[in-house]
Amino acid sequence: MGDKIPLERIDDNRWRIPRRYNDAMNVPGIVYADNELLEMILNDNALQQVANVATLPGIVGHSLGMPDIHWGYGFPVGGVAATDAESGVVSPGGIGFDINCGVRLLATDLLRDQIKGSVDRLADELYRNLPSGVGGDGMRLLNEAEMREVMVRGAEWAVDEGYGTAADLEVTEENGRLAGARPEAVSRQAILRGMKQLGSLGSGNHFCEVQVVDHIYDEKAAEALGLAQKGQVVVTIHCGSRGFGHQVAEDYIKLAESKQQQYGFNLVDRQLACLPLQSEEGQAYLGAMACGANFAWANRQLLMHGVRQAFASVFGRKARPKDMPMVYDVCHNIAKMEEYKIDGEMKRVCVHRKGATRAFPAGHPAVPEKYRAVGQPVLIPGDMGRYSFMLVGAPGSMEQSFGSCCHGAGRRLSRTAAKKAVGSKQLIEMLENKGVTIRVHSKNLLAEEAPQAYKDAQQVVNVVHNAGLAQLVVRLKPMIVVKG
DNA sequence: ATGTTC
Repeated sequence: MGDKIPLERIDDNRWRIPRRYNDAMNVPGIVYADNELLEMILNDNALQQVANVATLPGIVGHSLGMPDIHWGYGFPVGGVAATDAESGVVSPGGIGFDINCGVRLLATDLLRDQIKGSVDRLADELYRNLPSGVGGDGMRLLNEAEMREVMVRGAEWAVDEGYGTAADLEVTEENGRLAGARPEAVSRQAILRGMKQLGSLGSGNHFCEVQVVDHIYDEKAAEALGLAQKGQVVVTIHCGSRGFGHQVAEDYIKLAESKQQQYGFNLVDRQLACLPLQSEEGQAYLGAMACGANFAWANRQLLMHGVRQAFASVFGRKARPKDMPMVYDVCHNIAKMEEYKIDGEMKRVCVHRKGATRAFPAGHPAVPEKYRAVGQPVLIPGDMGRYSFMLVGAPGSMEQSFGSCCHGAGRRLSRTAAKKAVGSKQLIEMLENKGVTIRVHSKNLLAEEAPQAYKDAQQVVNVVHNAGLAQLVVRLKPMIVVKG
């Protein structure tokens, strides 16, 4: 610990942490970064966590760090690790506290100029329709039977209840319903928290943004995604499983910690606490995690419904989903059982994506048919002052990164450092000057999410693009930000 | 991220 980590340069976008760094490493580490991003990464010690993850029992391939990597609980945020399905483990900290934190993007048939005169009304209406704030209740209070349905059926339940349409499910990762959910593996406490919070944004870096297509990198892919018009208005929702997923994570992190000795795991960091995939506890975690994932998909489905209603009300028309078609919903905090070729042999593995987005290439059967020729949409939110991106998965992700790429800009300053760097009043002024209208639940927390607190998302996506993990399609600029 | 110190 604390030793200088030896880094070997592979090429302009890749660095290797060799196994010789630490006897306990079962595989080397690989980090994706250009020179400038690497400097920032070295500042917060996240590479130590990449090396730590490489010591997990049954890890295969490489312990991976994406260009938006930063310090997290046990695993770095922006980390990917695959463990052998037979001999490996699942580490709840390797998924993170916000199970199925993810991003959803809706297109609209409106252009920037058509909404210019209605920005304040639209911002107010979105803010009114999307409950937010720490500990905030959601749009829909659930009874226990409904909560069970949400845990098992996710967004599919929401559609049956009238929030959106079946077409939305076709463009949601896992169709908004991850198999293997086990409500009986979820604590009472988690269920009670979840029953109050469905259809809420929460706080932190979660948001709903109205954005404009600002630059098109790939006409053909943009056309396939329905984002081919410069100036087109779109809406991004970034949110997860709220207090429900948080409680599931906390419960299983505690359980895993209590079992480390029994399983003979002597890990370099107790936050890596893990459970054998073939154990009852490991399977219970995956079943509970699926409940968390499904809750998050239902949550984003309700939030999207609120967005469609807000637009309909402001623009005086019916809330027809076909006027605001959903483009895609992708998760960036989850573990998935998938198969990859490792050392020339197909292997079933548990892919931990923590602050990492699935990025399946064209032709992959899990990519919705309408996008199959271009690849799975990859949504990368940036910061609220600059821009966000839409990419599609590229073949390199299957060869290098277990079908994964980055998830966002990545934090550059800690929350406390960010608050020191900028005041919220000053920040709101700065955003308004840039043409970004903001509605925020807690002004106090806003500075933590200031653009200065984040790396430049453009730099981050350039690295995954150049490394062949995903391909740039469009860039989006924020117009309205609604936050917790 | 988070009923932000169960």
